[in-house]
Amino acid sequence: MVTILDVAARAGVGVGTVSRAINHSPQVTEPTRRKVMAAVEELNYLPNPSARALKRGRTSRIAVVVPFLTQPAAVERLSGLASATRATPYHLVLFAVETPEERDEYYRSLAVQHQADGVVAVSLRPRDKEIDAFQQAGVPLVLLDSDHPRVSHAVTDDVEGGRLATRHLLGLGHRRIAFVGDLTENPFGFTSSARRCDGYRRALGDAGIHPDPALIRTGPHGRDTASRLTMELLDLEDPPTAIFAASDTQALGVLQAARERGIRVPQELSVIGFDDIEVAGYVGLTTVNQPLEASGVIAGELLFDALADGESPPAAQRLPLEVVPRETTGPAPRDAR
Amino acid sequence: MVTILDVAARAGVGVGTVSRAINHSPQVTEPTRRKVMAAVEELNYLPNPSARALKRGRTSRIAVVVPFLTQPAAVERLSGLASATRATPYHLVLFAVETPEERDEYYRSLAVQHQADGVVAVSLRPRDKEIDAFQQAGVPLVLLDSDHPRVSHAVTDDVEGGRLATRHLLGLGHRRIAFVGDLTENPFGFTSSARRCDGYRRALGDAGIHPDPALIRTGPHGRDTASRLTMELLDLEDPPTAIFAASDTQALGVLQAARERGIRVPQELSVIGFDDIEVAGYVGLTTVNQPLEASGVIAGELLFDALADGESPPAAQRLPLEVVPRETTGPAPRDAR
DNA sequence: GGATTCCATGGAAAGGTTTCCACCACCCGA
DNA sequence: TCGGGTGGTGGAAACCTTTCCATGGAATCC
Repeated sequence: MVTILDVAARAGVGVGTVSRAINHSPQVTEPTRRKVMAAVEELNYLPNPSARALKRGRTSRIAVVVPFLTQPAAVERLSGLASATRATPYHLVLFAVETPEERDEYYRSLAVQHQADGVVAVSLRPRDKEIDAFQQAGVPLVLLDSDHPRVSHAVTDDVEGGRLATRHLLGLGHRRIAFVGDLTENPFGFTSSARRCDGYRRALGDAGIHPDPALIRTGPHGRDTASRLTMELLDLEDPPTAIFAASDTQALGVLQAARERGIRVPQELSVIGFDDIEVAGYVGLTTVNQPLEASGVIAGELLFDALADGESPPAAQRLPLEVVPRETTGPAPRDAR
Repeated sequence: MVTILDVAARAGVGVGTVSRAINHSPQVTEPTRRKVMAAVEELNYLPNPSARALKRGRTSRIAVVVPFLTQPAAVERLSGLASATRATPYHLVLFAVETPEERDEYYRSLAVQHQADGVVAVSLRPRDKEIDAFQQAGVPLVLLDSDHPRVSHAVTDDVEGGRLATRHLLGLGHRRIAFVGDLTENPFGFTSSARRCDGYRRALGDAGIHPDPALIRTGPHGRDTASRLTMELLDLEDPPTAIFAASDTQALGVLQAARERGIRVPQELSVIGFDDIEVAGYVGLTTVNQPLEASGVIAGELLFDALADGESPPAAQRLPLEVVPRETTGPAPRDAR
């Protein structure tokens, strides 16, 4: 391994000068810089990142804590983060969480160890104690798809999104509208589904409809669960004419259940999702669009701001939402009006 | 920041003993270990990864070089890698490449700097010189979705896959079968499309059909390009009755073009893709399945083997392929037989 | 019981970089 | 011509850990 000492010897200068030269310090004369750079080229020298990080106290790494990497929404956000990071000296380190234990462990170790200069947590709301730890350690934290008053975050207004989706269905004449979403109490502390449900309730309330508890079904996230919950809804004595799913993945489960039951969409059942993942376009799913990739970019920028400014107040970025009408929603069936 | 010295002071032992205790060295007595661990708990100590990496000469990091993170296939492979990495001390560092320059830079810096203990390169075939650099640096390299005799790799037999896809179409009675794929010469050195085309030619040859150059269209990867190429094919005087697309993404472009032209699939045009990404199932795309996520796991395991063994000969893992018939392929139109 | 061996432990050195401080040479002004 | 200042450069210290070596005490053996 070639070190800075080798370069110094080769260039006939001291190690300090080499360090200053490669770090673009202004107090190196041009001829000296050229000598150093020549030696760097000849020896194919690159500084050792661990030594650098140790001495500087900065790692040039950003940790991304992301649950369920397989989920399309997670991927699109990650991809946005990646493009925000390119052309910066930062690298992205992936912390894929699949169990609540991993979530806790990562939150702990990332604050205490100086493992990364900053952290972006996707969909995982931190506890107050965890935020304390990050602030004490001076490690900036940015939330993507979850929020907290004390931490910078980029989120959609899920309540508003739930309202938009529900209004879309109401506008089509639907009155028996069901909701399929995640469990309110879940081990990871995801909250978006619950908030979307909130918007759904409010929109119904505004329309003078009392939300029917039997039409609100929740279960662990996933297509299959959503499919099962839909079956339950369709088996009701007075089944819904429309279903609002808290995510596109779940909406796909709803569609699957309808297909299996031979129920025509949208003639007999309207379905609206949330997220507008890539698949939604292909299958013609009506959904609420949120700019997933852009939100990754924004989260990255929030983090860079925090890394630059040091102690700045938390910033909140609200992402725009909009209903994208496609082929899975239509007018309520005649007899149901 | 709490260091090993603080722990040593608190526990009333030397730093060496603390280091041995937290690293599970057998030569620490049980009472001493307990004292140390108590101090570790009380101070909430975690060792500094940079210092550790510097001293040990190992970073506990694995670099993943992956082009076009947005592509579904890349994501599924990455996700497989992530699950192979969990329950190991390794973290995944993402190197997203979007330009040929980035590819070159990453290949260079990862070999020279001790940035990661090992590297998994997705879809990017290294040059001989680059392999030399890795071997000289003692950094194991594993290829995923590309191959090289001197490097461990996990690949599908693309030639065979191309053959399978083409045979499927031949078996349905098609004779004028087109190919839509990537440019053979591309700045990243992707080769899978070209190999799949090879299989296509051979299958046609085996069936006594001379491949018509007009039916082979290539362009930069992407849905839109594929769509455009398909338009060209459909505009031919004697258009194909079936199209084999080198990837599902491209197959979606083919389907899009057919839809825009009002051509019924599969009655008037059969379409088969390659990869079997998640979307394929939703849209009913017939395709060649390759175990994407599993291939990520395998690549991870190959790398772990190399990290453990040191100097072991390169291993090659061939992944199984199989045609998944769905709704976009059907018998050739009568008049075309 | 004394000598020897063994083993747990303490502490210094080393790993490669950055940064601070000291030094030297040069320049400018008097 | 000399002194003071300036600015570029060299090199030591420090960042935090692991590991090696030396030490001392206990245990073992004759």
